[in-house]
Amino acid sequence: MSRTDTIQRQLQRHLNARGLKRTRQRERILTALLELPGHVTMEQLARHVALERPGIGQATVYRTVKLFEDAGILERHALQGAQVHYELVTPQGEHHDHLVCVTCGRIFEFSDPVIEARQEALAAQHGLRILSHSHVIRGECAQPGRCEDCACCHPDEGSKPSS
Amino acid sequence: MSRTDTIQRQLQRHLNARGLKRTRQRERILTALLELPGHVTMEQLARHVALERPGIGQATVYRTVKLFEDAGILERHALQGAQVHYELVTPQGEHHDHLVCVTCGRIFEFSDPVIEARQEALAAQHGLRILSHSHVIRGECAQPGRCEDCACCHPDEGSKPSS
DNA sequence: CCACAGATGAGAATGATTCTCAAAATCAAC
DNA sequence: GTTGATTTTGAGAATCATTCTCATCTGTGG
Repeated sequence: MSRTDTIQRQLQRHLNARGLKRTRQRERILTALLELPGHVTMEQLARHVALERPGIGQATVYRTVKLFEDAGILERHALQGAQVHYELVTPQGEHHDHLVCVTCGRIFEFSDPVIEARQEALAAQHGLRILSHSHVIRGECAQPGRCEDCACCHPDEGSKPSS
Repeated sequence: MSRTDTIQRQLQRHLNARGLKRTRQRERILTALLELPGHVTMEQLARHVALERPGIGQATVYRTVKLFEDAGILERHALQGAQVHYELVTPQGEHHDHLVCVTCGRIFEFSDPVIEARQEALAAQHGLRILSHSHVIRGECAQPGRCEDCACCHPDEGSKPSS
């Protein structure tokens, strides 16, 4: 079963369970999320949505994003200062955290069983059951110039792609 | 040397280094932070500041908080959704992360060398040098009713203190 | 005491998000 | 396919935290 199918099915389950409706706007916003790569901001999402259906209002995008979060198909990450990023969950439901380069904005994902285990232990020590967590590591290139492709190491190559 | 002295000295160093001034407002805001316990929100801080000096404007509190962050004596944490918390750094400069009970709002601090070490390794794998990180674990009481003091386990005790 | 850079307060401006409400769309039942 | 109850939508207003503007005031070094 494809990623799209899995997500569609999970959304439908959520809608059915609450008597909510499957609308053109929600379809379009989900399609936009599937079309866009990994992490998107509200602004990027709204812009992409508008390519096909310019009529969809701001409020609807916000409402729908929240609906998708409730349905468990979208995750919200506070990676940078005020910037909130959204990301469709993987069909397997695996969790991952983020490593962000503050200079060029690249985002890496990581998933570390050692850290996950320590988190569980720490929560248990305080009598809590974990509901969610966010773990963001911010850094900068350790050896500027060494990277193959990032903007902070190669500031001049933006205008002249591989000439 | 006391915590207060250490922080005062570090602030003074920052002010001197940039030709900035030691004003009554800044003194008052620092005092308020020293008087308040661990984690405060902007709102709590502004309210406490106003107890002594009602004339201090909102903008000044924001500007001063930012100044203190620059000076390295105050840390900002995005613990809950939109709520930002501030906390004076410890004189020893040790880092810690947070465990939050989403039901009653209690905040626990933790510091785990195993997690710290894994973070370093992960950043290195991606060619980054860590500048900062935020790690927040959100949970709820695993055994409601067992806690001694928290609001979510003892919802009825708020109005009648130990009668 | 002076002068000048820096700081302040009040309120306006901003930016992201949420709310309001009348009109439109969905969907199950007929 | 029509109906009707219910949910959703779009537009703009409202909200909230934060930042900006600018005239005025203050701290500091001379």
